[in-house]
Amino acid sequence: MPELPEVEMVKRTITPHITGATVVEAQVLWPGSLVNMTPALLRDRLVGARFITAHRRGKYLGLALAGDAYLVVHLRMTGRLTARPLKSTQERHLRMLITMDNGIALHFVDQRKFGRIYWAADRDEFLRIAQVGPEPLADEFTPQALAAALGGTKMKVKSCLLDQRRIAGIGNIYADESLFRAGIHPERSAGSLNEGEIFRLWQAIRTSLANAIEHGGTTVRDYVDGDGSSGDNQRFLLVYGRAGSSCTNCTGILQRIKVAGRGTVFCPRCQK
DNA sequence: CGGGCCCCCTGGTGGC
DNA sequence: TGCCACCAGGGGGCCC
Repeated sequence: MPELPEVEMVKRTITPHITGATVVEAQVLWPGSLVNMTPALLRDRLVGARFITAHRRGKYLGLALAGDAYLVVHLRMTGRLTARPLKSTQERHLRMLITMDNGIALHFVDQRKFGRIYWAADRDEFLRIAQVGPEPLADEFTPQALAAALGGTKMKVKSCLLDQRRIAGIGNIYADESLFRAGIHPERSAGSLNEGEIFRLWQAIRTSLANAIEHGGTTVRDYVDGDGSSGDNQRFLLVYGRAGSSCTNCTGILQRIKVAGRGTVFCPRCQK
């Protein structure tokens, strides 16, 4: 599942392939991926347009075009965005194909069709589409900012972490990883966390996300970066996908429960 | 306000 | 071997 680290990796790896390239053709094979336009409209707007760079906001990717427009992509569950030479054989689950004058094509592949593509006329519209809470890896994201995001609510802390309007970019994997690192039970009420716990959670979120980026993202199943390479971070996960295995911190066994409708793995001994 | 559920959707898995 | 219920979950919507 592409979360902040994976989308960041896609951004970084795709940028050198698109920067300065002009679109030659834009085909949409599954119109349901498009939110606010038709395949014909997308083609009209993209053909002849030039990519400048790529931005990330939360789990949203914004491909900036000359003239201030953005092609906005959300990978949701199984989306992949890669920049590779045109393939002769038709890729399975290919939903959109953008060919460029540098001989490279952007391939949007999305098995389960949850991914979404938007058009934003300018930067403000991009930010309106990608309207999410503070970026957890930004300098402005202080322990106080986390306290503000979690304070004054009786929501379970895991639900809070998954709420994109409170904090941007955290999904099921990094919510579980962060709560384990901080030693906080996922069902604790967010508003009940004390200052020390908030600080530990703040550190844990930053560490979990930064480590994941260093390891090229987490590939559980579908995720690959813009070059088509899998990530390595799944080898370093402490709890996600490890239910029934022993805790890395004590002798206990990791347990699996449902929180906010999501599979949740935690250590009953380390996370009170 | 917050929890729970459904929907979108496909492929892998496990039971029978 | 086949069939089928069930599960995975990002995000939005709805109900209670």
